Amino acid sequence: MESFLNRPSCDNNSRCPQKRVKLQSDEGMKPGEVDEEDEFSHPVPWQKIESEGLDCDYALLLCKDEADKMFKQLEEEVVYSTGEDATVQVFGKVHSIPRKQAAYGDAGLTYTYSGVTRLACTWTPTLEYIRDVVTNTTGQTFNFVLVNRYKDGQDHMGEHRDDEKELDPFCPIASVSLGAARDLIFRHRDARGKRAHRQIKPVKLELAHGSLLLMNSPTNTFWYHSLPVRKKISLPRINLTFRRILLERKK
DNA sequence: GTGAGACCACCTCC
DNA sequence: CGGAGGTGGTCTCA
Repeated sequence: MESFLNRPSCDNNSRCPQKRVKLQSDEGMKPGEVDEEDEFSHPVPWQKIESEGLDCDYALLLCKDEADKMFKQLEEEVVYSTGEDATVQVFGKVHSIPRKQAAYGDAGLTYTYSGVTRLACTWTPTLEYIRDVVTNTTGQTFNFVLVNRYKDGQDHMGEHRDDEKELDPFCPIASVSLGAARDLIFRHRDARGKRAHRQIKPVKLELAHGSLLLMNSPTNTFWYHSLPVRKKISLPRINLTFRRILLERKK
């Protein structure tokens, strides 16, 4: 198991809020330049996570104080799907999804989850704010965010790829984590199950409060990821996955 | 039209 | 407790 465990929260936290300085992937800023509008973000080094066909970047995007604030605001703003919208059909059986889920994005956007297409709600102020921080940090724009709330370690997400056709294949998916730290497991498609014809180590990553994980192309072509049950965890986690959805659907 | 393979879930077993 | 394997209906795509 290839493991990329977080260091404890950065020791800059006591100085928060502070100015953010240029990061490698920033556009429109010169090295060392301070972004006056993002006074809560702080400069942390990107951690490159690579394997065969896997390409991710990980960083702490928000200091603890701001991550706490974002978590609290999202708890007040986000309205999660209920009833039939909160079920999924797998192997012919209907289940409630083992977490809460909501979709926000530009007007009229739809997304498809396990065969069901739904309309995105319009952005909330906090989701817009975080979206803009991610854009300022990565140079990528997003028109959609999927919100997943895991109430405790019992809530989880099974192994899957984010390979829907409506996603812009070259735009990374930006995953922001708030609340309880949880493990994310990547597994190569050719190394899964009993008939695995290749032996490729899974990649394990702990997603910290306030962190940002960028999943770059072609990660989602070759690697599945899951958020497994962790019975010792009793606190909630909110995950935001920002995406770019193509306006014209392919046929 | 049509067959293979995938499957964001659960359970049981070790 | 955690990870692997089986599931057996429906959909998608070649």
